[in-house]
Amino acid sequence: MGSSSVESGTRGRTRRAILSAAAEVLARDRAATLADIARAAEIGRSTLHRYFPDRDVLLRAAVADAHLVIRQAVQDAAVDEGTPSEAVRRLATALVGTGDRLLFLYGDPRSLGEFDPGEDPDSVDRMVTGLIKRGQAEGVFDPTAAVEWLRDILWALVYAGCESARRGVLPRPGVADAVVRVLENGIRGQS
Amino acid sequence: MGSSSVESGTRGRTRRAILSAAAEVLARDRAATLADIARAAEIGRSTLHRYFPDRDVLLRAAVADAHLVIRQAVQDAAVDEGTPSEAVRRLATALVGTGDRLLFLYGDPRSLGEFDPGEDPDSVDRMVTGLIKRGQAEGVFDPTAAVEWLRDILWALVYAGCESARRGVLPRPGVADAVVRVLENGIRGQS
DNA sequence: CTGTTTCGGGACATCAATGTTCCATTTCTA
DNA sequence: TAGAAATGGAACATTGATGTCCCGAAACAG
Repeated sequence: MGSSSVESGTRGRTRRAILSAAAEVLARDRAATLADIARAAEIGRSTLHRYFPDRDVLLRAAVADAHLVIRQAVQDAAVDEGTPSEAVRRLATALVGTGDRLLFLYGDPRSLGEFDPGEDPDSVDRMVTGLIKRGQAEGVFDPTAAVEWLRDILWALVYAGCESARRGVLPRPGVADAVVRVLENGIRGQS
Repeated sequence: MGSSSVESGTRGRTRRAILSAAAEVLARDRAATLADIARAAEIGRSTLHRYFPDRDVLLRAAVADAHLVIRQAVQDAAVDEGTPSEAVRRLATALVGTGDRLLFLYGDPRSLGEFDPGEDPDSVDRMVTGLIKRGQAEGVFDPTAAVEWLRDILWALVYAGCESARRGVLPRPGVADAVVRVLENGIRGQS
């Protein structure tokens, strides 16, 4: 029958539903139960075990999935093109669009440093830091700050934007704008 | 003997050690075990149960303690005095100084909305948002942005600063400066 | 329509974290 | 130093999450 990458259609849909539900639930409570996740995915707990034998496998898959979605978003942002400012705007928009996946991945200790060996050595980070370095080289971003620090700021603000949107503090559209404005001008008035 | 608030000296010290260890451990792993916390506090697990009957009690106490420490820090920052910029600088410095407590409290779902009834209706938030409003009124902070959003940014950046310091991305002293610089100018170069 | 696949949910065993109790030992304190 | 307070650690019961198995029902594919 199908090679390993050919899902029966039903299986693929169910699998995606589980991974999506996992990100959604775990983003809000890292200690959530497998039963919680199954409920959110609207499937039976036994079905969940059918797809992911144990919790650890599910978590790794969820991390990998979130990572994949985010990497795709970053790639689509075409971070090498245009001015750094434009690129950052596209990047922020794309990242905000990944929603729960980002909240989940960013808030997971597993996401830092514990990638499956043999996997991509974090092309996401390369693309993001690449953009930042380019911006620094062009004098658009503070060249005296450490690249890692600026990267952390970017993630922190995107994260805050997603959270604030989730809580209704910010209107869904406009989150990216708000984040970019802070990145570019801080919180100051238009002095 | 002592009224309820008079700890025997030893008891007070042990209690503080537990709460401090709890914040430290839970800041890094919310699913940490009571045994982990006891180990970090360098006490026996049974001693921990002697001070905090069950996990829930400990968690509430840890949240209350962290909240107290942070409130004290905010108060010490005398946020009503001087220019908003000066006040924000003092505030950021004070918050960064609370370290693990802030990382723990900020990263805990319990910290949002689930305060013990009859407790202070969050004077911390009142002081912080008060400062932000003052800054907006004086045109120093963007008056078109929602107060809650600016507040969230402040916390997110302070949080990021603590995290980056913990990972060695930023030098311990200078974290507050870095945070304030971003708040005031964003990440741009000195144009 | 029929055989196959997938599903839901119950029953059950397992396991790790938790909470309790007890006692010998160490540490305070008067 | 002697009595009191606090501690650590072992032993044990409990509990909730987890993982496994199984079977009747529903969805799907040909």
